[in-house]
Amino acid sequence: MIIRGVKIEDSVKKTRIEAAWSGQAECRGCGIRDLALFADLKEQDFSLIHLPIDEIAYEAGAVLYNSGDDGRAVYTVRSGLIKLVQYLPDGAQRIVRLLRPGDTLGLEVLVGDTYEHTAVVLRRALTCRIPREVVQRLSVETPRLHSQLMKRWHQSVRQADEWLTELSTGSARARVARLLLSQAEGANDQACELFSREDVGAMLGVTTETASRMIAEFRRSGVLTDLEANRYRCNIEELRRISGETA
Amino acid sequence: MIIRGVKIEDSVKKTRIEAAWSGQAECRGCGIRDLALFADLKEQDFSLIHLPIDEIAYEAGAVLYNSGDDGRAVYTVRSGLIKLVQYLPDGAQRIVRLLRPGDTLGLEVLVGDTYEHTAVVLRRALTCRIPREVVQRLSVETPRLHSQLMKRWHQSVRQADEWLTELSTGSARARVARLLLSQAEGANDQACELFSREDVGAMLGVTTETASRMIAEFRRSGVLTDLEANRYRCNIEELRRISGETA
DNA sequence: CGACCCCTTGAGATACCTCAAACTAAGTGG
DNA sequence: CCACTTAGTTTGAGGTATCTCAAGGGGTCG
Repeated sequence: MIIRGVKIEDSVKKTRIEAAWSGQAECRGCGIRDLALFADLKEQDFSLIHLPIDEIAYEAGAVLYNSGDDGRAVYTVRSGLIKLVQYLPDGAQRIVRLLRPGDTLGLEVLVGDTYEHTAVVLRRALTCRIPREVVQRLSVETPRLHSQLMKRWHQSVRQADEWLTELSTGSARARVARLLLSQAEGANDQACELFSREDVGAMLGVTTETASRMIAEFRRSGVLTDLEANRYRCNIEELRRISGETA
Repeated sequence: MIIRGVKIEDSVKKTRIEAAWSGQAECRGCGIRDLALFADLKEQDFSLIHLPIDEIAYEAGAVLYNSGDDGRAVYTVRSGLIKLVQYLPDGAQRIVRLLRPGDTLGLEVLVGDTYEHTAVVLRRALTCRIPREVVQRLSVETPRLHSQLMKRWHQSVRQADEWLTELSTGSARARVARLLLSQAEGANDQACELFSREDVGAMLGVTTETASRMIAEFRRSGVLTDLEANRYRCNIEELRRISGETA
């Protein structure tokens, strides 16, 4: 909506600028608006946006926010891929959700004051940072946002439940297969981009080595065929079969 | 609000009447209203309730609704304990959440048309069945319900995430310990009521036998002391230690 | 080129699963 | 009232999937 200053944040890694103000967040003409939080807004509603909405680009590895941080904004994903991480008491990490274009993250700040996960960019992403006051104001003024909000919450719950039943249940083989399937179904062809083995492990609740072994095994058996680094063409049929294997 | 006809539903088991209309759902004077969905409603809001709200009592084992059922109502739990079950493609079941007094279930029907879980009563429960039209109407008319709804959604997401990180991560020992802790913290003393071993297994993503073994082991080692059938006094200190054990 | 990071692979340990049997508690019916 | 069922829990023994620890290989970047 309104242009705003540059945002720089650095991640754990060395690389310096991983997040930067990117372009004008012009919600009305947004290319993915039908996907996004403001999908149903009408012309008149936009006048209620009284605070700037920043459009921010992040490089892989960048951190949008940390668990426990004071939360002042929700984010809409325009492009790229973001992981939500939760840290266990013993320091291990578990990835609880992935966010794709159209998804919203940080909704918890509409109810509480802090973020409840750490949000890390997996693949270079473009996001819109919406001050929570904007959402709060809109959501009381117009039932249209209201209903979108409910859909977002619902979506989060559904994804969380699926994550548990599909990616955290059954053998490691089956879990990896299901992860691949869930990745593949987004893509047009059977191409499927994967993540670091460590991330795969953290998503499935298995060790890095096990994740690596399963993927290596799939490649050897021809279920996966290399395309580029970490991109494979997958035999959907076979993956379906494997994902249904007992235990 | 308004008294309504008797409701009878039977479960898989033999017992006949497991659910029955129970009493007058008089929301204004509800004993647990400060906990419930209508917590923030003001006097004027109640006039917007145009459909009857039934108060229904269920015996253990009763089913509130099945996954895929047409959904026309959300439920508030007044007392007792309810599990949300999701069935896996291979027929196995996984328990994804537990609902206690004050919790709301079936929120998904405010967004979609069907229930997404099977809701089964674990301990005899009293619920209020609120037609979704009532919630939908109130939620556009008053920001007070609106905000409660958001809290409910948020609560569901948080519980789902905790379920994943605490009850589906780490060794079976640690998982059982965490389950016991989560049960104990509700109780005043260190008493803690457990579930069938099968349910414990379905909550933690382990087999019935493993669940049984862990609990039996805790009893032998004195971490748990028998009180009555399936009720134990637990050594919180020890459980904390075990729940943090690596691997 | 060397340093570093990540992926892969190996070998041994072990936690968990599977199958099966014994045990318990609570009905059910003679 | 006592045998007899029935359902759930416990326990055992053996197999196996996954973890752990450790080393080797292939990129990338300075």
